[in-house]
Amino acid sequence: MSAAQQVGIRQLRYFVAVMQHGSFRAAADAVHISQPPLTRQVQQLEEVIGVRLLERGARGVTATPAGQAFFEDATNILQLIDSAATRARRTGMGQLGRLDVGVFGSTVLNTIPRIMKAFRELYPEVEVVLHNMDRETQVRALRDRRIAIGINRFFDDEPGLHCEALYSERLFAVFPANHRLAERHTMRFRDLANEPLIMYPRVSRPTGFTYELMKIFHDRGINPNIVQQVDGVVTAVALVSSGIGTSFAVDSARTLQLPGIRYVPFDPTENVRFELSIIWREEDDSALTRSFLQVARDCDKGILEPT
Amino acid sequence: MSAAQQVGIRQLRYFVAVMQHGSFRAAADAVHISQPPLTRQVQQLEEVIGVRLLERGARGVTATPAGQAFFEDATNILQLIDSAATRARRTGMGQLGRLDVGVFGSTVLNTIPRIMKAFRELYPEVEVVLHNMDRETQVRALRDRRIAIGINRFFDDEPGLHCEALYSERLFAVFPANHRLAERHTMRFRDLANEPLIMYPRVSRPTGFTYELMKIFHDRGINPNIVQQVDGVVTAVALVSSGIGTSFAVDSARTLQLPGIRYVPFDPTENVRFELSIIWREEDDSALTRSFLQVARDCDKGILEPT
DNA sequence: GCTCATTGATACCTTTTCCGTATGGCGAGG
DNA sequence: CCTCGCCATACGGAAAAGGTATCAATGAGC
Repeated sequence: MSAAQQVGIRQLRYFVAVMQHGSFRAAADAVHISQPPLTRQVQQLEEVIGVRLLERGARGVTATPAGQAFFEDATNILQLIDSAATRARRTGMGQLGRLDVGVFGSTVLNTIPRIMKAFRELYPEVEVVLHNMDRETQVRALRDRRIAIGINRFFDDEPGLHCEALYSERLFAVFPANHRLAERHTMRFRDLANEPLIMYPRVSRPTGFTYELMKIFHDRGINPNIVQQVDGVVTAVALVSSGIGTSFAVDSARTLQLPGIRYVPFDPTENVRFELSIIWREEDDSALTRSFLQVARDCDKGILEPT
Repeated sequence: MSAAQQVGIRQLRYFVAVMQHGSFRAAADAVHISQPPLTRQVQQLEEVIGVRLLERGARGVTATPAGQAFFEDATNILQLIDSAATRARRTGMGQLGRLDVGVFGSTVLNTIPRIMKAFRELYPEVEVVLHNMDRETQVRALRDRRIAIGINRFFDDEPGLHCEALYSERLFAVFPANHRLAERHTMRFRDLANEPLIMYPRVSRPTGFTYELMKIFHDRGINPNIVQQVDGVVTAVALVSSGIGTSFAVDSARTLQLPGIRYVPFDPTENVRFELSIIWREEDDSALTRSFLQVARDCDKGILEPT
């Protein structure tokens, strides 16, 4: 039978009071009870622990070595209980804790840093952990509760999960600086019919950035000339920079500035926009998740068409 | 009115039991009471703290984020109460105390035994318990009061903790006996530019022995040829002994004598020294801790440059 | 050295808290 | 739709904690 099963917090508080005031009587006043019950509680504490903690004298009490040792621990424990309660309270209010967020691709270049910055200012004591994972992994991780938030493009409707578009972005063509189209002000897809194209990410399932782009070309009766597939926007832009071909990027990816790179927007009449969405569990009513969603919404409220 | 005045230990124990068993019913059996009182105790706990800790479902309970946070603290507190009682008991008996010390790596080879010996002569009745733990674990354990003293290299400034350098040591290169440099009297880092090197401990964070050594090489424009990373000085020296390559050791690690091992000091003009530091809680006014610190200081006072 | 004031311990009763049995409500699974 | 399992509520009894009165012990002051 461990001692924790019999030691009570009142006993700890009373003992600490006696130590701090040097006498039972003064301690009794301090904790607002009369002196006899206080005496009994300390006696019981000593009995449970099995060692004498105080030496009683006519002019007050003095601590035994055991009492001194126990006093240090007891004050510490009382403090810990207090701070544990505070921590739990603050965690419940979403001011404290840890939030796991799944991110992917070009979102880490611009959107995520902006949201992170805004969130940290409001909730500096919340640890936000970013996990790079693709869309399917994000959905699975949400279901498994390994993450609370996912940020990506093109979420299908998923049962049990709630999805919301944060904002939509224009599409840009990415050219090497010496390309004949690099100085154009707007692009049309037709212009790229015979250009060597670099696509990403590697197509696996019929979803994603590559798939959406392919559909756009096919809708317009164009058979795109794909010369290279890479795994992400960074690699793609790097290849463009070395002159291998042309690629695509959304607005927020333009943060990426490599030498000899030109971003040319598509003509608005082409009517292609890519939405960035945020996804979370419907039944997740954690204050942290809600706060993060709100910050993400507010953060991108004004961001519509940066040039 | 602080929470510690209303939270009871029974409530903590009951809550922990519910968390561990995943349901009120199972927990009620575990703590040998019936289910209704257990329900009420947890309700009262939630009321006092002011935050919902558990989500009740038809198939058991799940923790809210606040509940998860509080669970960690609660288990810790219960353990502390237990160990506080034990400590007081043992302090009351002849063992006038117990001192937990966190140590790491090569300190156990020479420094620690020397301090232990000196301390035991002065305080034979004190039980000194050594815990092998790395630097971050030491800092956490100090905060949690699971240890009172930490001994390690390269402590950063930590709030609430006080750190003091015990002494600094020279660095040695460790060669197999048949190595062409093994009979040199002093080394320079340049001499090791192309040697196969064995480093330790495995680099995880940008601190520690490996990191410091790498910095020294890079400062001198040398790209070290690391052929192997191991977890400690003992393994490293063992590998040197088997002829795989060259490694490093501080002065006190030379206690380690394996067959076919040569220690060659670095030239003083290289100006590399490694400090061994001792760390403790600032507000720790326990006589035991103070005594140990004093012994550690005195013990290494004369030890400056053993050859 | 005696008295007296002060402190902690004991006895006894009251109040509060806590536990147990019985029962109700609610959601999951057949 | 019904049953089963789980949690919540209600109420009576047991146990623990607190209050008042009083005693024993010890040191201060005369």
